Amino acid sequence: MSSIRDVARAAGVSTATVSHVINNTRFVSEEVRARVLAAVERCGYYPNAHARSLASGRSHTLGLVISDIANPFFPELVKSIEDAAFEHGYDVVLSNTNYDPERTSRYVRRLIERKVAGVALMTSELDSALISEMARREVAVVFLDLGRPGPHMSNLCVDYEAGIEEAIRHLVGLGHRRIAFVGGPAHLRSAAKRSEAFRETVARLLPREPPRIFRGDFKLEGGREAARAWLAADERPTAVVAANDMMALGLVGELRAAGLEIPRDVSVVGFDDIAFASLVEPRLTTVCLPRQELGRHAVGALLATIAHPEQQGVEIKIPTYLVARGSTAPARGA
Amino acid sequence: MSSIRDVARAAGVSTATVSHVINNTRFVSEEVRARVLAAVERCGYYPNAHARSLASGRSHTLGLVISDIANPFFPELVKSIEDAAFEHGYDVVLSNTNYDPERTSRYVRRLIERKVAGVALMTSELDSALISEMARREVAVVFLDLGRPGPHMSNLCVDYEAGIEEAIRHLVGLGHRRIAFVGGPAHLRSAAKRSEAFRETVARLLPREPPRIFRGDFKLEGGREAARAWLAADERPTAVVAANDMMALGLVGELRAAGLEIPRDVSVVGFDDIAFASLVEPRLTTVCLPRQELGRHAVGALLATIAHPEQQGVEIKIPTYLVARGSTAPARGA
DNA sequence: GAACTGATTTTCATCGATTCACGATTCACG
DNA sequence: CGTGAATCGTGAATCGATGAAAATCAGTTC
Repeated sequence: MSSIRDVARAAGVSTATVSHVINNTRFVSEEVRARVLAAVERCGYYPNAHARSLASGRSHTLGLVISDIANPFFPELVKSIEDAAFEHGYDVVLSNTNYDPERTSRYVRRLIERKVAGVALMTSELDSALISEMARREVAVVFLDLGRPGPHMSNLCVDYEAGIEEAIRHLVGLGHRRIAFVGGPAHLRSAAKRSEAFRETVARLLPREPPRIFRGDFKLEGGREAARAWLAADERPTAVVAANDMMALGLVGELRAAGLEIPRDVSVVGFDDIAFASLVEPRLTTVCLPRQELGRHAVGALLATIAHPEQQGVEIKIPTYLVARGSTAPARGA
Repeated sequence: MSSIRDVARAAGVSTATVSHVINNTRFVSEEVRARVLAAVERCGYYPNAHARSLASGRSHTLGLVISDIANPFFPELVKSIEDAAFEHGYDVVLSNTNYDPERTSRYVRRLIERKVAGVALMTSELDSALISEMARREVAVVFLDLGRPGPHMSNLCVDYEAGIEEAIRHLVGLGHRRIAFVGGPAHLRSAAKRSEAFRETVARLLPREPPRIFRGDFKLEGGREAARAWLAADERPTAVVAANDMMALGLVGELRAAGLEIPRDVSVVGFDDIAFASLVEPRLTTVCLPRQELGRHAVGALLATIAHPEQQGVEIKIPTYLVARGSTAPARGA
């Protein structure tokens, strides 16, 4: 395949000039520029990205590390990140960790070897050794719900509290008092934050009510289990908030299978607002965690620290808000 | 950051020896090897992937081009490709075309510049110029449902006929005779193939029945529209096969909204078997297009032509099969 | 002790760009 | 018409690895 040298020879100029024409990195006279471009065309020349990155030290690649692309939360996030990256001329290397810390660190290592300009770490399978390794290499990093920002490192901080408070106020407004929560796996930071937000808000808004919490797994089955626990309870809650939509859907399915009607018998609120939340019957009332915004800010933060490495990383608050649909209704007898 | 030269100096050997130790590409005495590894550790050395690819001409990267990661068909495909690639030490650059041919060709160009070892083109926004460009560059390519295999190019050919025939036989077995089809956008190759398979199979199995075909868009709305068309029909079909699950779900939703019961009043069969097909009520009977298999074979074909570029690409048939669930039942009065 | 062997290791050209320091032209202006 | 500055190009070092060919060395053999 033809290299920059071939093009230079064909155009009768030096490789430096060809480089400048291609990258617009210095003024080149109209005449020479035209000759070079013609030669590029004639040779079918494609610059070699590896040679380019090696020489310039820059790579125009971002790493995107997520836990599981098959989890309906992620595709839209990936899409928005990919979109923003494409717009700015960056390619995205996708790393799917399958929730495996070992695999995560192998991936991060590879991304470093690749000299990616930045990494979006949208997962929590991270140990601190890995993080300090990235710090040492001065890779731009953006985390999701993890630690404080630092040099080269920004953090997206989802405002779980706001959405959950909105959800609870919504239910209280509908006359609900006995409100339960289906939490996620304890080792996931985002699950812990959601649970904490629920606990705190109920304590504040309904001080006489005890916290009613079911332990879940962020999957359909966790919701089903919670439904069975609900059915077995002495004093059944009249409303349930699930820490994510998958569990909310599992819950709804199992309750209906038991002959109950949603929202007549129980009101259900989910979290995330995955695509299918609005497609099932009844359409799920849920707290939206805006993925496009997440993605846009993630790329924005990366590009900012790539452009100004000396500046401190930032903390970006991502709002969440309630989307009221058909799975919530006034409490019976209220 | 430390380079191979620093490591060599630290270990008191040449760079070649370091390289050989790291890549296991030639015998190195135990003593020297240990010294090198210690130096690698001490320097915190990470090989530079660009320098490596430039020197060796190999890149250990695959490009994955898909239409829309937010379309529920793709995440599982991406996941299986990513899995297989990871296992073989390859990274995946994700290219989401948003069904835009212009964007597709820019992406493919970038992948070529990156000197990716292979590209999986799981989309149909491709013009022949692009394909011949890839052929000229001798990139390994695997297509989905596109053209014949050739040098460096393999093709995954989904056996739509088998699954659709199975679906129709299933319905006929349940006593259905008036069976309709909701097709996809005419410009998509895979949509055309599904429609053709339906038409052909009905003509063969139910020669007296006219083909009943609704035009759809592969999205929920297309299914809803088909439902309205169904409601308006003189002689309503007793069963509907949709070209994909999204339309099947839209159809079911709209029919139920109109007061009909599925499968009592109409049997519905989808296609693809996306995750939500088995999560909705009634659980959707559908033709499964096995994504894991697709992904595994895609990577397999790429690695094979990377390893043996002189061999002709292959054509791989991907089976499809019916998964009978709750959305189909005996025809009324049958 | 010279010549030969086999086992290891080193030297150095190379991959294909970028970019710096410098050289050649051109131009404005007093 | 000479001069300094601005403009436009070039040559060559450089990035960090790989890998073919040459070099080194210890141990045999004659």
